[in-house]
Amino acid sequence: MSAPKLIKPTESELEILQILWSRGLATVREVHEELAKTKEAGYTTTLKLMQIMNEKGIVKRDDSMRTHVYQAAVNKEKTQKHILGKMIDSLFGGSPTQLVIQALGDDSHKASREELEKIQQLLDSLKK
Amino acid sequence: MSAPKLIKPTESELEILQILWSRGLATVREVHEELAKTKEAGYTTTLKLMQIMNEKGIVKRDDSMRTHVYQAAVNKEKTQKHILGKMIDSLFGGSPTQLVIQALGDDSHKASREELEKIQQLLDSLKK
DNA sequence: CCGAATATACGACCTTTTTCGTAAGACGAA
DNA sequence: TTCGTCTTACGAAAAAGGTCGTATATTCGG
Repeated sequence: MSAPKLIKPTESELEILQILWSRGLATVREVHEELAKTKEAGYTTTLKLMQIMNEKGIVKRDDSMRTHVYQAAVNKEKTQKHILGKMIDSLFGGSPTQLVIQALGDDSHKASREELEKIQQLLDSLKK
Repeated sequence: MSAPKLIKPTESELEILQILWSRGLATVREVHEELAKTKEAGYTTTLKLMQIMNEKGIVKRDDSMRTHVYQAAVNKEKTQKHILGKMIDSLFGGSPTQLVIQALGDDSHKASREELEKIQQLLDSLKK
């Protein structure tokens, strides 16, 4: 129960995980406030979601105090890679290049010049 | 009903779409056989799925004959981009760069030198 | 001590997705 | 023609995800 071997967070769970990954520790209230910036949802909805994630082992919580404190229980990079790997296989015929090309060509998520530079550096190091 | 501007195929629908994208035209039976190689599902399940996809406008079908012939009604690249966009938002905090870095760094899906060149070219054109 | 604010627990419900049983029509071989 | 097979249509229900109302407990200011 504590070591989720194969985890597949849902969309909503992913949103919460992102917040936990960036904050480290957070209460339901904090997560909910953050969530509320871009989404419309009731407090108990967020609470319920996080309770379920706790049962699934996706997050851990310290409930020694009245206000429970949560943190992610799954590794960010691992989770990203896992989901990405599935997508590469299922949507891009196993070719990460195709995925990268589509991602960079996405007009609604334009990469900044600095980001392009970062990718360039990674590319350079891969070329060697 | 006929022009799906923004559609988000479900997991199952994606599996079917991939088959249709690679075959061009296919009957329910053909799709189902292909599906059965990796998945366990009844024939009518596949049928129903494809009927629903037809209603949604995700696929088109020629029902002038007893055995209907289906084909994808959504563009492959557009669909890939759309799903990727969602993923960038939900998993990479809106940064395609992070996604690209994870994708390129995936050891189980190594990019060839040739592919790296292709990415380099795209990168060059984006830099201008 | 009292009441407002805030926390968790829990169950109900709604929607979407997925699955399948069954019916009815068409086809083809014997 | 008659029977088994294949096809689509349809409806129902299971499964999954997300939403929220409400009950109950705790905390804290006054």
